[in-house]
Amino acid sequence: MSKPHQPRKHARQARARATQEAIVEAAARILEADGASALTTNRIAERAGVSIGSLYQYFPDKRSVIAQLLRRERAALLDDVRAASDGGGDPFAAVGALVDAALRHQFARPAMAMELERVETGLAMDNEEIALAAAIETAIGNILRRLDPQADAATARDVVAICRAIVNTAALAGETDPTRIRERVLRAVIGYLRPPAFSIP
Amino acid sequence: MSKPHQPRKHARQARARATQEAIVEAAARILEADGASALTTNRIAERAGVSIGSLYQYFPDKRSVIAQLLRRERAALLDDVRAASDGGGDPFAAVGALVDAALRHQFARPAMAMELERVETGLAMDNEEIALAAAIETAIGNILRRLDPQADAATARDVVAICRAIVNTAALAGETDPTRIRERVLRAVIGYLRPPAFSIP
DNA sequence: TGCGAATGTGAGTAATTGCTCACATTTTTC
DNA sequence: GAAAAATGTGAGCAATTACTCACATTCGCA
Repeated sequence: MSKPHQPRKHARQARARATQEAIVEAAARILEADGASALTTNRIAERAGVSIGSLYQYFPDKRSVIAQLLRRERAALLDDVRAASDGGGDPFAAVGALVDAALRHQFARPAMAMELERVETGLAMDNEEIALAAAIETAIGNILRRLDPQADAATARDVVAICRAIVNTAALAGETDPTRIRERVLRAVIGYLRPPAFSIP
Repeated sequence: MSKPHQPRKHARQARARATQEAIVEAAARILEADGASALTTNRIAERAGVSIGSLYQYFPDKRSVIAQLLRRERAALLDDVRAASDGGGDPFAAVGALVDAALRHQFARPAMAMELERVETGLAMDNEEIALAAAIETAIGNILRRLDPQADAATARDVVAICRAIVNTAALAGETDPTRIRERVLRAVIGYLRPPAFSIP
């Protein structure tokens, strides 16, 4: 009873790492251009310029390809959010930087971000994904508490949801001006937090 | 060249109408309980207690089943929103009623609403669906303009998006208290609109 | 009661999908 | 440079899917 096919857990050569990344990016591009329903394993391999067999050397199944793409995107967001958190002392500026990070993340490739969200729902989160989500929530919470000391986990979740919702809706409606969207997102978030130091002119 | 199979466009007997409704409700229940990936035509028919052949007598294809469910839900929302619009003269109360309508609509069967949204993205809207969406947008715009005379289509879209986002996020996180969610949604919407008459105590 | 129309049935089909495996090619190692 | 390890290949399989069709059952109505 020999195992004829032991998928590579770790890529040891640079070539293999390039293949792995090409596969993940191919998935991203398919989501972006053709949507979640077009995301088949054979299509991913074709778009990545590799054979279907190669795909299954580095990913045990389809969902792990999506999971890796999700990790890639979330890790980038976490970096961005932490950078915003390290900014100056002004709480309003910090929230502004947070919204900028969210907007960059969601609006850089809006169709991809939206389709990825759609696909994500059907996926159970693995431990790494849970840790990443928790870290993002914590980092955002730290920023929000500068404006509203009572901000909790639900507050952080709501803020993320508001950012996503407005950006996605705008992208769907064909809006292309980030400045205008930024203004609306910021208005919603600040309004939602309703900080004591904030008053209407 | 005879057509061996002419799908019924209109149900002429009550029995047929019941079958049609059972099919749509079966789709709703599958979405609610098992998610979009479980929504197969055979499963819909089974859950509805009819044969797969009967399903295809009243619906030309799978997407039209989903489209009908979508119409059912949207029409109910439109009624609710219009009722909110007909309410008293207080603009704040009107927006509150609007949020209530949205919350009822989204929170009555949260999982179903979410999965239906997921499925919707992959569907092109037909003319009836477009008209329904436009009517909802108009009705919401009418309410919002009482608070903010400059509210336009983008404003209405954003408000709907904010409502959905917060409710969905809350439902995903396992929240069950509508009052608490309502308070947050209202805060976000009012804050987003930032009406002149509104000031922080 | 009987007849045509309306409604209901479900095994079967063609297409698609995730995935495997026996094998070829390239790189590393000695 | 040769063996071994790592990487790459793609035809094809098993499972699933949306959908069809030849036929059975029930209803409306004389």
